[in-house]
Amino acid sequence: MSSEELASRGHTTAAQVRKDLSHFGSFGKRGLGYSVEELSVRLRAILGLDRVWRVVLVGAGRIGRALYEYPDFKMRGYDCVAILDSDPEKIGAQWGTTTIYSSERLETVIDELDVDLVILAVPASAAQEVADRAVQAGVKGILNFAPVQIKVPDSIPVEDVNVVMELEALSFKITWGEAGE
Amino acid sequence: MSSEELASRGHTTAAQVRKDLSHFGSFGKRGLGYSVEELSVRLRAILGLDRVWRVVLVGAGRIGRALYEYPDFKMRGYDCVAILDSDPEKIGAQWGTTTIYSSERLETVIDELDVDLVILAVPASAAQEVADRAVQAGVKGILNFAPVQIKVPDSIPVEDVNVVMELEALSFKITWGEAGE
DNA sequence: GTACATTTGTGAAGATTTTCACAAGCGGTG
DNA sequence: CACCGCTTGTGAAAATCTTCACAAATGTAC
Repeated sequence: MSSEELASRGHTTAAQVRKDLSHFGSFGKRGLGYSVEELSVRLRAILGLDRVWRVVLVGAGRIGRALYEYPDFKMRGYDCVAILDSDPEKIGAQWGTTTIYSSERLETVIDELDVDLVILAVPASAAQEVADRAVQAGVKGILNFAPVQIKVPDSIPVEDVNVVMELEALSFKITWGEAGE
Repeated sequence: MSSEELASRGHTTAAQVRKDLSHFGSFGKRGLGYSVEELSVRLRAILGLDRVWRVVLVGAGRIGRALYEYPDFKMRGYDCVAILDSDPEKIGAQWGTTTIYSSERLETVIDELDVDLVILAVPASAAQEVADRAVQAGVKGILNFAPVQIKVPDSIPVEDVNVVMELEALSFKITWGEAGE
């Protein structure tokens, strides 16, 4: 597949595709393009997806549930090794084969189950505290669904998912006419 | 509040804050900084949030439900005027005060209820078709939860929410050490 | 084996974004 | 009212990102 075709599928340009890929090595063959199979393997390695990532889900509300049920989640190599919640009503409940434990166990779970990532699906008011404890316990990254900017050491990457912000970005683009993606 | 403080809260620099804001006008007072109250009003206007946006939710699965229940959604001025699904089992069911209708009604709903935005919470396989129909029916923007790149005319803005991609971004940053947010 | 139609990888050019740095403006103080 | 400490708004400089354009490489045709 040529950089031209990759570009058209990915909303970008051929030159951009080539520059980006060349940054990680020289995967293409001149005159032919890129082997999709090889690209897939190489990109997986680059993205760090050639392994299983151990995840703990904090917050067993609707967002947590939707995520837990999301089939791609497991399929893409993310293994939810524990679910925690602070609500005594929810503790002890089962989702599939996974039991919900008390959030108090956060440190124990991260340490004993060798957790890599924490998914924060808790209310905004609880997010910072959980994040602090998770970082302290040695977690390597955080996916934050809480609508607050959490503060962590620079060495810990955080990704934010904030649907309202996405809607606001849409509203902005519609209001001021400049479309595009 | 000074640009310095705004910057530290927003993970950016003071100069950046000033440049960005100055792009839309001159909101600050020299020697004093920015009035939080005024900034809030002005930014709302800039983002197009000083109105209600009428939204139709397509896909009454777990993601749709989580979104529908998300309190900030209504509070920030997004009004879900209809819920659609293609599953006959779900059609007719009620979520709160809203009834789920057949996806076949998409065009009618968009037209008659004067819908601005479509939220695509359908499986990947259905996303493109729903998007096409929504655009045809005159929708102004799309929030896409389906894990595919949908194609729409350049004039229609699309925002994608893809949790697996966020996790992959985390994996990448952890694997290659360069943290930051 | 040579000519040919492709397509990569990449320096150089061009465009955009970010940072710097400072004149101009603001309110307070004596 | 003149001075002072602070902070904005903004051109100019620096840094970064994107596009251009082309030599080098690859397979195919004859």
